[in-house]
Amino acid sequence: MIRARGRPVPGEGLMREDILTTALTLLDEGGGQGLTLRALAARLGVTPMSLYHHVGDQVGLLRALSDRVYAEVMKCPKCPGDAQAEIQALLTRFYEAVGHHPQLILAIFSMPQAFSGVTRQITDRLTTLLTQITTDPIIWRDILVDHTHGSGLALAATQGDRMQAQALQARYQQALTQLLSRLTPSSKGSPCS
Amino acid sequence: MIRARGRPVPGEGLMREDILTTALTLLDEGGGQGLTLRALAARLGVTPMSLYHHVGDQVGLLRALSDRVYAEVMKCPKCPGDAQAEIQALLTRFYEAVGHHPQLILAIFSMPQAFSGVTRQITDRLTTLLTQITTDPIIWRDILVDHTHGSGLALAATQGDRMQAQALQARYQQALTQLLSRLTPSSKGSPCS
DNA sequence: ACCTGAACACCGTTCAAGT
DNA sequence: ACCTGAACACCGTTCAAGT
Repeated sequence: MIRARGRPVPGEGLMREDILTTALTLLDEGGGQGLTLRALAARLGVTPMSLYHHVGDQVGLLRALSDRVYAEVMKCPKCPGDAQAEIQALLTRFYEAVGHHPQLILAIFSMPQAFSGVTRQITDRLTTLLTQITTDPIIWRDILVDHTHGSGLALAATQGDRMQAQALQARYQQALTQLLSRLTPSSKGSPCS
Repeated sequence: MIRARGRPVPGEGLMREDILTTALTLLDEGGGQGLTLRALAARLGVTPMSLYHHVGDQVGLLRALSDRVYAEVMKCPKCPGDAQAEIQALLTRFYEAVGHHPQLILAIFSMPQAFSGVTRQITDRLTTLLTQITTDPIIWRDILVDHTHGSGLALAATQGDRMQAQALQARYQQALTQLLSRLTPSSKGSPCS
């Protein structure tokens, strides 16, 4: 698509949401090396520098993508009174979000300034929940978060092999259940979502 | 250092080990973006294409680095009869190796073809050991490997902050102990190294 | 406010040529 | 066998200029 020069009419210009959507497409298609500012601009029919007005530089773009992709994780049912169920739901959603764009978590780790506010919110919520069911909330937060990150990166390393990715996803669920059952041996019931 | 043209006298040419050592220096200095074939060649006083004769392309370089850095992990005491102690020693050594060059594990993940044979040997050995002490060796291998990878990447994300890195390393030890004690509740004794 | 072209300082990799 | 220069097709980012 070729755009007119000069000031665009409102809503017709290069919109932030368009940029992010196209960026995610590029990330999923190109196996990690595919998302560059220049390729993104080309796909949008725009010069690379145009992007700087909407998302800033590379870090800004990644941070915006992180916010958008992981935002839904926090829209998790609250399960009052059943902390373990909420932890399981929270981590499952996070892992699902990671799995939907496996290259994103890798891109973020290779540019740690891009860790967004949302990722902090997730770990904070997790810590709060863990405080209710264990005397070592920090250690278990580390275990659960690092394990989820590691599993997510394993997913990215499959490089689009659907079969392999599916096997890894099934194993993550088993591992999570195993871990949570070890956390509170006297557990009962399942996640409430 | 300026090198003579033409065929070098034996031992004086550009040696593989020199390349790998300098590459690790660049990786540690440059915070991850520092290791490029061109920068590496410049540091060695050589043209970029010269490297292709010794380590191949980027994947070849990373694979060679992976082999070199993680090779020592397998030189682990064998602890016959005490699988849990050997697991703890093996993972501790792996995490230490990762922590010595935190950017390497990140670089490898962003180029999964670079996973070297040594990393496979480590997970294989781990699986064998787990078979001796749990009925779910695959799940626990996933948990332990992914957790170690995730922790290693968290280390890379500190970007040279020594204080923070030290705190993470201490927490990894606690987490590992916690996990292994949950694996076999009836455990006794400590690692034999 | 938003988009542009030109420029700068980089990349990995291939190829044909030198010794 | 090993190293070279030149070339190709890329990068991110800054700057000054257009509307």
